[in-house]
Amino acid sequence: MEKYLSQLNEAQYAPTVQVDGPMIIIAGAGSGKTRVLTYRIAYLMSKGVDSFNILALTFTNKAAKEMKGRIADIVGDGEAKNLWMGTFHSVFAKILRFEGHHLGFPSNFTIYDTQDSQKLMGSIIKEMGLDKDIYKTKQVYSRISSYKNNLVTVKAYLKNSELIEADTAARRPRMGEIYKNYVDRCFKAGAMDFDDLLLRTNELLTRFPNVLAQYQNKFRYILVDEYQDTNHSQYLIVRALSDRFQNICVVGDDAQSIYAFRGANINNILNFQKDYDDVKVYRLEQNYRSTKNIVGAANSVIEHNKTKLDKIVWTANVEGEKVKVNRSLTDGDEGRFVASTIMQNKMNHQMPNSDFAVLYRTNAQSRAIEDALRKRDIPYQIYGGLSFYQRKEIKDVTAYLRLILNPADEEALKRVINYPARGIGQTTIDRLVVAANGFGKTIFEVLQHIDQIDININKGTKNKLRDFVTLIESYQVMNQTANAFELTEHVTKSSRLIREVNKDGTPEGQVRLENVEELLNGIKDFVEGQIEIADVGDSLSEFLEDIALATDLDGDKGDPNHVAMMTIHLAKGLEFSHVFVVGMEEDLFPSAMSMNTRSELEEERRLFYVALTRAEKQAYLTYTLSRYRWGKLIDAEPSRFIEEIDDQFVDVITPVNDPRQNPMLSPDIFGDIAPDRIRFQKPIKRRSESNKPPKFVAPKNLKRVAKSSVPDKTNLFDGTLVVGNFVEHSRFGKGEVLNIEGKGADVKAEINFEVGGVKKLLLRFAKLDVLG
DNA sequence: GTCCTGTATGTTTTT
DNA sequence: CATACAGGAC
Repeated sequence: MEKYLSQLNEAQYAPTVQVDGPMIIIAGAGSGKTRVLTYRIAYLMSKGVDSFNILALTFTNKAAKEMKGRIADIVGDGEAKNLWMGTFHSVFAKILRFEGHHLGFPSNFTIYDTQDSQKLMGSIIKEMGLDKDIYKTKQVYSRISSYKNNLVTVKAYLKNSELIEADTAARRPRMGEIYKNYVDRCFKAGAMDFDDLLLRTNELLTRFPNVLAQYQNKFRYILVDEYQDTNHSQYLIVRALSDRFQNICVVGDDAQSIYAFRGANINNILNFQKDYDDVKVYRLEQNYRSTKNIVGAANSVIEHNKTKLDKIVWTANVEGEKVKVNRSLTDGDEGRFVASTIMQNKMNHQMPNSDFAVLYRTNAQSRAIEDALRKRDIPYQIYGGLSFYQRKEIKDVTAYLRLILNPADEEALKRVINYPARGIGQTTIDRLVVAANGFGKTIFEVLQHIDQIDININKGTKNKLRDFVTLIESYQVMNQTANAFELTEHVTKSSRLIREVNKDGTPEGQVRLENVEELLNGIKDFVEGQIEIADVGDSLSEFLEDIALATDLDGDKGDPNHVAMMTIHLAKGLEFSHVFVVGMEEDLFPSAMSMNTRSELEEERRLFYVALTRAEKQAYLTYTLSRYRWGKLIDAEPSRFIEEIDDQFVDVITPVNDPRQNPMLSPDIFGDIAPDRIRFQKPIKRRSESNKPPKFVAPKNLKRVAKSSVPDKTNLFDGTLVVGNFVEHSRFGKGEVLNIEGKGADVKAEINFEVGGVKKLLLRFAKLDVLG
């Protein structure tokens, strides 16, 4: 332990070794907070704290897994695996599986993803005969989501005249009814949405003091990472659990709070000191990640925000290059600038692809960048966006599995009752829903008793419905004995789903078929992994939970040498040598939807701060004069955030062959802009000379740092498997890696095995030994 | 009940 | 520009 502690600087050391009591660590970007958290947990254990008594809540499951791995390196595998670590959602989903029966939920409750929730919301709006242009599904969903995140239950809503008035004013007087119906339907379906996982946990802890006491007693030491992004619901859970022992350590950076749109409340971190007695406050202000220019630029930007904690981030790193600002004519040119700049850096400085990241405000921006990188043969990976498990064919398969496990699951049932087509149409489904609501039964129960019920459905259709019930029931029987893989394989074949997916024989159909096969491989590996862990519960339900709560950065193991592309939100916590922030334009960043209030704008600015501070050595900001949006070319003007950076940290560069000056040299005609032909230009004109931020000055009392102190690196793209590797798989034996593709949780390898030939495996689950 | 085609409608950000 | 959904033809 000593050897690890000696790696810390003074500011990091103090919170690491404080065992008891409430504490908050205000950790600036790149200040080594992950290291502090990791070592602190190891330190607690070295001081005799039982690993079973520690709860650590992280922002992604990936972060939890990594931290656990590092702790295991220090204290050993056996101890580390007893730690409770994960996201709020995954940790409390687990607890609700044990305790949900108190609230009337089965242990195998379904987790509805956003899509499921919105579909249910849509059908409720339709059933109620409401105008779908006023009650827009998405808006209704996000409204109800925010009620839940603020612990406004249906009951509380109906008593809250302020909310009711607001909704009425928005021409939606029946929100309360929708809310109630939605909650009832979820309950009846044995389903919880993402927000329920937190809301129901609160309900559990409030209504059942003995359960609360049990978990207070269990989690004597609680650590919360990214505390600035907790919402009210999460805040209350943490408060409740830590109330008895008050051993609560929260870590965060108010300047990096970027999730207000999903309910995060920055006041949680700003007011932490008021919530507990004798709170120790620690500050990590030395940045180990970035150059002076980047830190200075980021600081000068965040100065424009009014709401913030007192903190001065500084660095002892080199001056480095200034932040470079580039203007392009169109988004296509912007992409080409990114691609050629990457190319240039690779050639001049022998940099690997993985040193670069392209960050953007919206997922839609990825297309133009992608095209440019592909043209230059630069390997890239897009993170986020539509994930594997959200694809239609995959959701269809998992809907069957959900229904087998939980026949009450309404959304799963509606998804598969007529897929593959069995002659059960919308009219029939509507009648079934009406009947189910009328009888207070689930749709599946209505189906099971279709003969005894007076329902306006003709004989032929009833037969089809009976066949469907028989089919599902036969699967349920099989589930008693078969494992999840055998079951799923049987389901996809016998339901004719696998045939349906590729019936048109198109390349797209082929891809869908391959996706289903990959899912099967994934389940197989998951099942085998479970067997090794021994006597864990039901493999099927565990698999489904894993899928439901997977995040796009989880389980990344792909070929690491690629340029990373993702939204800024997804990039939080990551770092890259060179970072491009593209689309630095008004209405895009800051987003047009977020400029109505000061606090929205400040969140956008924090987002920009996050983007800048991802860079270690070089940040590029790019904007265009016009950009395709909704298929139309629209004019754009540079983002106000560019001007907000203090001049001394910025270089404005623009290609010599700017098409506006020489249309004949348009990159559209001659390909890429020659990367070496750039020159410095006058800075872009300032919109206002007033309101300049104060200059960034590093504090004089720089503390001496132990020389062993090195930046705390978290490289998520540090995969082990590359093309050409030889591997061994528990089932298929030895094989050679032919290709690695996909992103985030979906990274898969194409491997040519001795047994069974070429297979695609999801690396998230595949159990592979690398032979070399 | 199913399938196809046209049009309307929308883009922040995600567990 | 994509996708989603409604409405019409079979």
